[in-house]
Order: sequence, then structure tokens, then C-alpha cells
Amino acid sequence: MGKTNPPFMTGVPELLVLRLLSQREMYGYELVKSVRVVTSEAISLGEGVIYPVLHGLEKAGALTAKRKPVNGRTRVYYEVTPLGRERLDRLNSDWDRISAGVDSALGEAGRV
Amino acid sequence: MGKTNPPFMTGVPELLVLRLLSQREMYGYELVKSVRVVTSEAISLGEGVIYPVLHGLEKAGALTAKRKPVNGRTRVYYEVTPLGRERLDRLNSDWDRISAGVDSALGEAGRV
DNA sequence: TGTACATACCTTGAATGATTAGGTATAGTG
DNA sequence: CACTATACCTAATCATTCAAGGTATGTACA
Repeated sequence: MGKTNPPFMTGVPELLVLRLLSQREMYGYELVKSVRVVTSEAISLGEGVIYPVLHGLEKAGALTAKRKPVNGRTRVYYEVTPLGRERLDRLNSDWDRISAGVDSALGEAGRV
Repeated sequence: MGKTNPPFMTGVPELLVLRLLSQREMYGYELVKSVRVVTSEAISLGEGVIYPVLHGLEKAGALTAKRKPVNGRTRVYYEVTPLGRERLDRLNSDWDRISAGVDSALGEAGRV
């Protein structure tokens, strides 16, 4: 079935989820749409990616969940904990380091 | 044991190896050092990463290997094939897309 | 002579984590 | 009544990075 861990995606879902939730609480289905928007359609994460990430982060204490019934449907809103902020900080600096390193390597000797 | 699939590293070794070899042929041990240099020490790949990548790319037809004895030691020099160039192009545009997407997401609402 | 380090190749094992493809159920629209 | 959007979820796959080992030669220095 399908590709797994496609190039450069490892850690990206977690980073994006934490980043978005650090701005305001959101629910899973909302995150799926938001990721597309804030990445300018460059990255699209399915529900099969988002929900496991959400559950993993909650288990790790990086997020807290609260269920809210809205229009008869149930939404699960997630909020970032202080621990989650630390995790986001770490991911942010990891991202900065790696992407700077790669860009530096690609830049060497000029690139189109 | 140690960590596996650390954040944001998936695909990076392959991209860097192909990129470096696209500039000139090199051997494995040399690549290990070069990666550190061209990424400004931001990324360091051990031999346990480089050699499997090299073998995988050769098997995939992206590289060709030729053994050269130098000072009594044997070096295995790798060269990028046309197929490898295509692969590099694909990885490059993948990288551009993902990193632009992430940066766009992180940039939203200002970041420090 | 011994000993340490750099060079140069390699493999194994483990763990991780994204993806596809399913599945459930309700609300709204034609 | 059918179809789409909303909203949640899990299972199975499998590719990939990494640490930690291993082999062997050359070089420097006491």
C-alpha cells in the first residue's frame, strides 16, 4: 500500500500541528484543512496522519483534549500544554538547523 | 539503538549525497566529511548512514561505482548516472515544496 | 617496538513514523 | 432518498535513519 515516510516529511506533521495549536485551539478535522491553507497548498495531511499525531502528542502530555458538542456533532478540541511549547521550540530549532544545513549544501556552487 | 528517523531527516542523506556527487565523483568516507562541511556543521551523517544510501542508490541505478586503489587502501568512487540526475531533480523540487510550505506555515502570524 | 589515531570499507538490529485504506455516524442539500 | 460534507477513528505497511559493532591498512610518535 501507498508510500510511507516520503522524503522530508518526518516530523513535519507534528511541527505543523503544534504550531497551529499554539496559536489557537482547534479540532482534528479543522487542522486537516488548516494545514493546506497555511502551507499554501504545498502540504496536505490526511486524517490518517493528523489523528495519530494528535493522540500521540496528547499521550506525551504536549496537548490536552476537551470534547465539545457542536450542532449535534462532537468535536475534540486540542490545546498546547507548557510541555507542548517546549516540544515546539525544540522542533522549531531542529527545523531551522536542518533546513539551513540543506539550503547551505544546495547553495554551494550555485543552484538554479 | 539510539534515535531513528529523527525529525526532518528523512530523504536528506539521499539528497545531500546526490547533490555532492553531481558536482564531482567522491568516495564514501569523503562524503561523510564533506556533508559536515557543506552544511556548515549543521548536519553530520555517520558511515552507517552514508554507505547504505550509496548501496541503495547504486542498486537503483542512480550511481555507478568504481574501485580505485590509493596508497594501498581501496576507495570506491561513485558517479551520478542520468537516472540519478532525474532523481536529484525530483528530490530538489520535493525539498523546495516542503520547505517552502513549512516556512510559510511558520511565518504566519510572525515568528521569532 | 608498541600504540594510538586517521583512513576506508562494511553490516546488523531496532525503532520510528507517514501513508493508504478502510470504518462509523450525523447534518445538510437537492 | 441519495449524496456530500463534517467529524471521529484504527490497522497494516514499509522505508529509512541511526548507533554500535566489525575488518584492515597507513602514519606519527615515543
